[in-house]
Amino acid sequence: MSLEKLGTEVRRRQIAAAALEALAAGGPKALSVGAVARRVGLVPSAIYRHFRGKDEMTVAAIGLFRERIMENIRAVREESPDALERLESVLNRHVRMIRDNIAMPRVVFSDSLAGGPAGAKKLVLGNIRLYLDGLADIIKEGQAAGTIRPELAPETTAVMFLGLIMPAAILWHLTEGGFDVTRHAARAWSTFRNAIAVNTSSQKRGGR
Amino acid sequence: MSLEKLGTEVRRRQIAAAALEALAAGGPKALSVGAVARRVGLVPSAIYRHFRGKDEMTVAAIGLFRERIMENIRAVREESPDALERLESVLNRHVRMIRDNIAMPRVVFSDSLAGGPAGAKKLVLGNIRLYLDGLADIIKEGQAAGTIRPELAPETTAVMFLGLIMPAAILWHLTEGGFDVTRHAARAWSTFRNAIAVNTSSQKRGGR
DNA sequence: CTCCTTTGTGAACATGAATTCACATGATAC
DNA sequence: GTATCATGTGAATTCATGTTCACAAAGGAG
Repeated sequence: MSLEKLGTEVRRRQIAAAALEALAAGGPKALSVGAVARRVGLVPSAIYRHFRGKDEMTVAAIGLFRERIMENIRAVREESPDALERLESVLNRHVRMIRDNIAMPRVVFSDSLAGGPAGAKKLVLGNIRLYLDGLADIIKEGQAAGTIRPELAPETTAVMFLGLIMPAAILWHLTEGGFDVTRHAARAWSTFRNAIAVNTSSQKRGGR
Repeated sequence: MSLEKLGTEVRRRQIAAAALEALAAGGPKALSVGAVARRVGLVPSAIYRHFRGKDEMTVAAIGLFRERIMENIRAVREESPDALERLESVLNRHVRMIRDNIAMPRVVFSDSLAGGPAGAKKLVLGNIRLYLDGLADIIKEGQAAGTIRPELAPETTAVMFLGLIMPAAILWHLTEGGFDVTRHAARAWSTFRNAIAVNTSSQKRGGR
């Protein structure tokens, strides 16, 4: 097959990436040692040169995923100083990720890994927590800057933000692309923005 | 084991229920013929007296789930004529379902079934569609009655409503009950309600 | 060039889960 | 009460997948 031999560091990355793709494309069932190996152009047993077993491979895939998603959030921080614009940008990036990868919904939103390795569940949870923290930070800064309503709980708002995308992502891949994620995101954002932004006109109604 | 023999109709229901529970408790991995059989107090091969195979069993479980969830929505319609109150009630029922079953997130929100039988994916999609339609109907009625903002797209709003619960459900079972779903639902609802309710005070700002 | 380590290969092995089948046993009609 | 059919059982079969192992080949060090 592939005549070349590569260093184990390179291979580990390749394999982790392939595993993530496999997971994205076919769900947990497609995350088999054989399938991943074939993606990289290797034979199943070769995987064991670079990983202790399937579990370690899965963990590596989740780790790679975290890198990508956090990079996503980090980049947004540099785009704009305004919290609302940042959130909108995150949302748009999500939409793009959904249309490219489909990995996001499968990894973060799904329970795919729950039945997998013991640590996977905690890792996924860790990813989500990190991500939510990132969102919550943006929100807090927005509140400090006076653009986001101060009476909102940042954590709750972050989870709600996640809720703007999650169902859309599920629908997208359940309909195999038939659901218009972009349109949904645009409309939902419009409503959500109104809900969390400080009113520009001269009003100050209470939260409830 | 179980000395009694039951009619196949009764058994089918029992098995479907057990399958749903198994799915709820342990995810797709736990949805094995053997595990389900054990739950009912049968031996694996006995399942084949009532179902053609695992796929048909899975489909039955999804069907049973649809019954339950739609019953949930139907009941709310009788509780109150007001759209907002109905939505709040649906939300509360969801919270309760999450804490009892955990079946909901696993079935509706997850891709668990994607790798399963060919038809399962479409069935799950059908369930979600039905559910969203039910929500959208409530929203439309609210708009007609003048309690929900008319400029909102009912479908988008229904999906957003789903987004109030979905991430919370995932977090709930990822943290094994550590995430406070009730509190999140209460807070998120407060914000969401403000976003979709017609302002009672004398204002009429545009949607965007 | 030669040696030695690392990486890749194919076959073999283990395991778990779905499915089938011959047989047993409960329920039911006559 | 007996015959019959539906339901339940346990063993056997098949299949997919994770994993191990002995061997081959690439690539660098000397």
